[in-house]
Amino acid sequence: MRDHDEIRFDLGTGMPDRLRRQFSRLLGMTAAQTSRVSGRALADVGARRYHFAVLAALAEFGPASQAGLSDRTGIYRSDLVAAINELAEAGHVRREPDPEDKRRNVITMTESGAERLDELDAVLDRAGETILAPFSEAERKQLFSLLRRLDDHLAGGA
Amino acid sequence: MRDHDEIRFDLGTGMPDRLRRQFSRLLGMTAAQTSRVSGRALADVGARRYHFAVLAALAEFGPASQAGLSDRTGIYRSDLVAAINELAEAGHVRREPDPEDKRRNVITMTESGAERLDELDAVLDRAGETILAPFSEAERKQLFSLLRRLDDHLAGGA
DNA sequence: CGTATGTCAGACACACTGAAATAA
DNA sequence: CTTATTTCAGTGGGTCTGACATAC
Repeated sequence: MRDHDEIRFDLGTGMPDRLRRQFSRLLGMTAAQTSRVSGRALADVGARRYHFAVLAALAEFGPASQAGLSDRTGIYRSDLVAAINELAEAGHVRREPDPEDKRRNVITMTESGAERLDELDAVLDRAGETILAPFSEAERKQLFSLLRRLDDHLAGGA
Repeated sequence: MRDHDEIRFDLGTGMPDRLRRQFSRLLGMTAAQTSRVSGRALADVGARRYHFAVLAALAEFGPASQAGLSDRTGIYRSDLVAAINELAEAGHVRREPDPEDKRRNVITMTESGAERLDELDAVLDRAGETILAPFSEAERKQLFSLLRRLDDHLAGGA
């Protein structure tokens, strides 16, 4: 087997039992692989996850401060700075000082940003289909529901 | 809300729909939180995931080369170097040149390493119980089974 | 005054790549 | 000559912390 082989993820039967039983490891590995698939799909069009999250929030809730975007996307305020820099440089959002509160910026999505969001949405949908290919509708719902519950449990301060 | 609040993960009702529907995001967030819980539990005893994986592989399969450990744990060979450095410095493993193949090192778990593995196993079990607290046995099995299938699907080169 | 905002400048674990030296 | 092993030196996105100036 070559180094950096395509199928290096298939540990197959050689994986230690203690590792196979570890829930956090299983979840972590599937998440890493899932994130690799969708992350590369985004990278192929020059985007990152943060871009999609910010654009989605702006599309749904309209212009917002960076703190507001942080609350809605879960992205740290410090990390939003770079994400918005990138989106603004590409013309997908505008960053303007808020006249009503001079600490704030108002972030507004542009036409180009709306188109970009549609593009990224399509890219992620296609990636999601690839990822979930082996599952039926019922199974997808089940998986979603279980993960959502887990997420709520942990987000609620577990 | 203070900066770096404890419950900053609870986006609640303010999260954009497009984000909530994204499977890879849901999986990514739950994995991040799960990994945070178990990662901090490990950090509290001065360990990392890689340590546990290496020790588990050594316990189950006996002494091995670093390449062998890489195959069994999925850890890159380049990353194993540091992990084994750390384990060796703590006395949990020994790294010795293989007399039969002078390219290789033979990594052997020590007594202290076996104890360390038990410790980390207990730590991770406790963390796992916290994480999966809201789920019944049947639900845990279901979640495991779905994730395992997803993992197999993606590991198989999706 | 204390608190909120945006920004910078890092840290961290983990995943990943490329190349070198050595030995098979 | 080609392949395998170890190691080093990086990159990368994502998560996270701390501090700062500014403004409320």
